[in-house]
Amino acid sequence: MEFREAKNKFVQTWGALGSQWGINKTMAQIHALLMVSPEPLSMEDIMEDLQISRGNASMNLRALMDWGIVYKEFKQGERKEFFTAEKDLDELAVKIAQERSRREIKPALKVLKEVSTAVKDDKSEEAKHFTDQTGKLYDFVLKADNMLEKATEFKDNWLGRLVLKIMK
Amino acid sequence: MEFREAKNKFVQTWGALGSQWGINKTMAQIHALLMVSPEPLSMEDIMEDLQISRGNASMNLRALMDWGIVYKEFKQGERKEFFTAEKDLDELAVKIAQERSRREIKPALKVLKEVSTAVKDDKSEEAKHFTDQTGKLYDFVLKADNMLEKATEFKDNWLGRLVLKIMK
DNA sequence: AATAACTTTCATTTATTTTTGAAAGTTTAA
DNA sequence: TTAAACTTTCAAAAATAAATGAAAGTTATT
Repeated sequence: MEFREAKNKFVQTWGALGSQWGINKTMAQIHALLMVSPEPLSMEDIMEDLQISRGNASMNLRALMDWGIVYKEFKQGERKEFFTAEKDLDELAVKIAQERSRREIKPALKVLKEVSTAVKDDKSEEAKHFTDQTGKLYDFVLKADNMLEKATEFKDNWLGRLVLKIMK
Repeated sequence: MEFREAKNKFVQTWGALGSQWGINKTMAQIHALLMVSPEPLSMEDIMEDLQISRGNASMNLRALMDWGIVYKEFKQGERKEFFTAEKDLDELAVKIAQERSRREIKPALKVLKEVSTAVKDDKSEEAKHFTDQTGKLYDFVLKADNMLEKATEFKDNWLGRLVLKIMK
């Protein structure tokens, strides 16, 4: 396969995967492009490679920087901005986990806690089951969220490395 | 808060969360509704509660059953079908992990393997970096996918329980 | 302080996804 | 076998999300 073709396939696939996970296609594609680019790219470069408008490129680059997985760079003597992706995959995973937790899981937990403790004087079977089930869900999501947090420190400690080795 | 209100808030929140994760809103709402319902619900019940059309209900219930997290039930003497959700949260997590792996991660791995080994005689810096980076990505995703698989067995083995205890 | 080089914003357009509802399909019962 | 009770399908409509591009905004240069 030719390089151009392989790269294109990768970018397309990453974009499609992104949409399945609730990330907009262009955002995922820009990220893919930057991941495999050895040099920082300008907005112009990205627009041309992906055939997208300036506004689209600008907004999605901004979003990627908000996620903390793409950085601005300046080249000396150049006026325009260049962009690079976080290429360390462990670091990338940590950043994504942190952001998803902050943006989505934490707010969900808040609601779960609220609804699981809010229904007080309804003695019906329905209400009892509701309180019970949402309570369990709260505990479960909280535990999962904590594990995610812990997992980000995991690889740095000896026990983690040991477990990974055993599970291999 | 009144039961009706709390339940509604839960269903709405679960639906919104779903869309952020690439799951359609109605599907997530139906699931939420069934999760907190002590009794199986008919399609009619669901349509009425969520104010959705018959077609919509039918298609999303089918999808939920394809994911293996909602089951059909028959009540004796009743002609119509009833539905219940998997209420064991560990079981639910396992099912979701398995399905996402099968539908999304496995195909992505296939492409990653393909593109990371496809570019042969291009000696450019760009091509080298591409092959290197996609190769690393393949390894990383493969490892993550394996860990997900392992995690589903995790709670059943002594080492897993020990680690969870320590990490708590 | 005017101009050039570049980036961001946002109202409008376009594309994608979801929902509807009526027709077709299926199963049970009389 | 016919009809009633129910479910599924799918073309069309509606809702939502994403992309465009030109104007407004910034920052550096002369």
